[in-house]
Amino acid sequence: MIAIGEAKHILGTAGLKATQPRLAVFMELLRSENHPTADQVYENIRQNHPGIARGSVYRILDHLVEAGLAHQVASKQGNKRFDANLGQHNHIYCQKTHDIQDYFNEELNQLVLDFFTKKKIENFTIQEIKVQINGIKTNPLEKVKIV
Amino acid sequence: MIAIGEAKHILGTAGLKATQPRLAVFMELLRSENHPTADQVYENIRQNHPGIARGSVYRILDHLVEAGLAHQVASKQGNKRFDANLGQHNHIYCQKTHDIQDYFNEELNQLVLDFFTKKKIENFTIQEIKVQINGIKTNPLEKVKIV
DNA sequence: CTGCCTGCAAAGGGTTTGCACATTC
DNA sequence: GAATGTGCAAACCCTTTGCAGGCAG
Repeated sequence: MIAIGEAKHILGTAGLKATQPRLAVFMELLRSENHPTADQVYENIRQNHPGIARGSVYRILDHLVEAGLAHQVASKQGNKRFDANLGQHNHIYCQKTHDIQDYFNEELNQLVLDFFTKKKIENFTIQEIKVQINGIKTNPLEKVKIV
Repeated sequence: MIAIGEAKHILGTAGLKATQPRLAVFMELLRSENHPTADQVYENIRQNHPGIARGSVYRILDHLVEAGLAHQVASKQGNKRFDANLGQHNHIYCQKTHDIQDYFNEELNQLVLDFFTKKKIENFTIQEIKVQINGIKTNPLEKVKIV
C-alpha cells in the first residue's frame, strides 16, 4: 500500500494537482484489486467521501490514464475497467463473474517477449503484450489461487 | 467465405431459426475482419437489408454469443466487439485506431499452452488463452503485416 | 491571483426491453 | 398452428459536457 504523501507526490510529478477528489480516486484505484469500472470506483469512494460527484470520478479516471498513472484493461463485458498496477502482468478473467485477477509470472513474460523479438510484425510498434487467461472459477466466491 | 446454405445449417444446429435478419447478421460477422461493434454490424447490414432494426441486431448478436456461434472480444475501449472466427487466434490491437487484427501462429499457441499445462491455477478452469499484442500502427491506414 | 479542477445537472449515445405483428418450422 | 423472432419506439443505463463557483500552487 502507498502513503497519502507519496500519492500526492506522484500526482504532482505527473502534472496533476493533488486535489481531494483526485487523491481519493487514485488511492482507491491503488487499493482495489478487482479492476473496477468507473462507477464501482465512485460507489466505493462515496462512503468516505460523500461530497464527490460521479462525473468527477469519470473525468479523474480519464486524466489518470492520460497521465500514464493508470491503465484501462481490456474486458469482454463492454465497459471500461481501470488498473493502477502498471508493472507488466497478465490477467485471469472469469467469464461468469467477470472478475479480473492479476497474474504475475516472470517466466511467462519472458517467454512471450522472446517470441516477439524473433517474430517481427510490420507496420506496428509493440507497446505491451498481455496474456489473457479466460475461464471459469470453480468457486465463484473465492479468489483464484496461483500455485 | 461461407455459403448461405451452410450458414442456415449452422444456425439450425445451434437451435436458432434461420430468419432473414439472423442470417444477415451472421453472414456479416463471418465476412468482417475488424471485430465490429453491434452498431457497426447494423450499419454494414443496413445497405443490403434496409428493413432491419437496430435493436434486432443487438439481440441477434447476443443470441449468437449465447449459442456459441460468436465470441465477444476483449477491448480497452469499453464497448462490446464481436467475432465469428472461433478458431484459436490472438489479437493485434492498435491503441490509436482501436483496430483489432487477428494473429494466427501455431507456435505461439503451443508455447503458451505448454506453459499452462505445467503451471497450474487453482479454483479455475481455463477455457482459452489469448495473447493480446497492444501497440500502435505506424501507418494507421494500412493493415498490419505479419512476416 | 491564476488556472486548473469540481459539483451539478442536463445532454448524449449506445443498449435493452415490452409489445403487437410476422415468420419459421 | 405454436413457438420463436422481429420492428418499432420508449426506457434505460452509463458516460460526457457546459457552466459557475472552488481550490491548489
